[in-house]
Amino acid sequence: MTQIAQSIRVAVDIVIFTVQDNALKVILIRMKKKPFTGIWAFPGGLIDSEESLDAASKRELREKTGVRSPYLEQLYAFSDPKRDPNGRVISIAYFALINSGPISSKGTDGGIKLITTTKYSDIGWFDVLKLPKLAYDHKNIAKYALQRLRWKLEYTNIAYSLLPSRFTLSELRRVYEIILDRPLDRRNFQRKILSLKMLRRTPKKQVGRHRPARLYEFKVRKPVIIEGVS
Amino acid sequence: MTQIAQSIRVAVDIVIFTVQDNALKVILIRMKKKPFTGIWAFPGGLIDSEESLDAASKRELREKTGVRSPYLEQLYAFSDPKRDPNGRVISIAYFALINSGPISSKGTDGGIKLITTTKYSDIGWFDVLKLPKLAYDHKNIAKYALQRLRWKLEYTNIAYSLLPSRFTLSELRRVYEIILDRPLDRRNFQRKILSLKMLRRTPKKQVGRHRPARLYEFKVRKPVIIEGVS
DNA sequence: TCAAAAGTGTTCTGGATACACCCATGA
DNA sequence: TCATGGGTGTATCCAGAACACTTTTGA
Repeated sequence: MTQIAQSIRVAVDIVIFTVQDNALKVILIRMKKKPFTGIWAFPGGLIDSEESLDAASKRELREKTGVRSPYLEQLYAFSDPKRDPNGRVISIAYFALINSGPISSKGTDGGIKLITTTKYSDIGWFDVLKLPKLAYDHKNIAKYALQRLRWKLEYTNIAYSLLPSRFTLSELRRVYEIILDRPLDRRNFQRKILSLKMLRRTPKKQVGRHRPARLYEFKVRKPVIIEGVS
Repeated sequence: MTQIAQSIRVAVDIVIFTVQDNALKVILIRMKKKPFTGIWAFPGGLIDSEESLDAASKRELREKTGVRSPYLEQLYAFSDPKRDPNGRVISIAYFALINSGPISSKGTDGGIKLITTTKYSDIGWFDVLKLPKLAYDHKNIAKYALQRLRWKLEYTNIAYSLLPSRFTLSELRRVYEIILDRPLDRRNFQRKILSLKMLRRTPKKQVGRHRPARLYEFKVRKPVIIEGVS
């Protein structure tokens, strides 16, 4: 291995997903730095010398949202030498899932307060299906992240990280429908999800306008790969 | 983003798979550098300043095997600050698939000549199920690579890169059995693989000791994700 | 003529899909 | 009493798994 120091910097970029106002949303920041002034991008930054990539992305997430224990997963390393006009930067993309409060509440930020820094001129939630023009190769990252999220949803229990501790099956199904962007049959979804044995019925019932729905909770609130998904 | 130069170096490590002598094998090199003198590791090295990770791993593969157009895929970025005792190095793992010649030939290197460099004391093929002690976090890489390969085999056509242009269904099935490490029913495998419509019958037949088998070829010899795999 | 592998079925089962009926609640 | 969503059940279809019989070759 060559001993000459490489002049390569390493960064992480995070696609922070949440389900809010009947849409799948991500956090974008508005850049100040040229040549992307005014353009939106995923939050990110260089990693510290003694920090792993996981730690760096966790830190980045905490700085922007205050959330400390999200679902977090490495996506892909983007490394085109020309991807950053300001020098050689390799970016490792991550995606995170956070629960931003009531699922179909209107016009709420769901308790998550986004934190602006002086490095950016703005920060906000954007519908993944209606993203603005993005800086760098972040359009690729978005595509990749959505693909991975949809894929993971089918064969893991990661949905727990988008929901409060207790929820109805309709709320859970709604999360699936929003992420997969297609309707799911209520009855078939219920049978399928319950057959996976990853939910526990609680004695409680929803309070609401119609017939009260039973509340469920995840047996395990950490990533588990579902067995027996063909 | 901090403008202070990070003292982080970036490397790629490649898990080069082939099917040979009825086993799934990978290339390992024997290290000279302390503290891993004499220990085996996956081939790899620092990337050049103006080189993408894909290009770096392709170069590494070419240097070790002479192979120029393998199947190549990024696996994961390993970034524990303590993973390399000689300094901060982030390694992006790749896996490659190459065809090393006749599938069940005995004691052959299948036409692929492994190239030793002065940086290493030895190079060779190892059965993935019987790996020696590995340097760094390469045991993790091995586990990850095998998992990804098995996964990909089920829902893509990547098997083409392990086979010659024409092959019998038995040879193809053998490749699947070796990689998945379990027997597959001959008749069910045949029906399944033909239903995917990714193979083309050729008029040719195998020469051999028993009833001649029909030879098939892949319609497309580049990565394709198989539709309709549930 | 016989061993070995190739070619071509059939049956069974479980999961996915499509769809129907009745129940509990608030307005 | 009625609109709205909740709870539960049934018929159908298809893919996957288990398994059998016949054919073609070389020795």
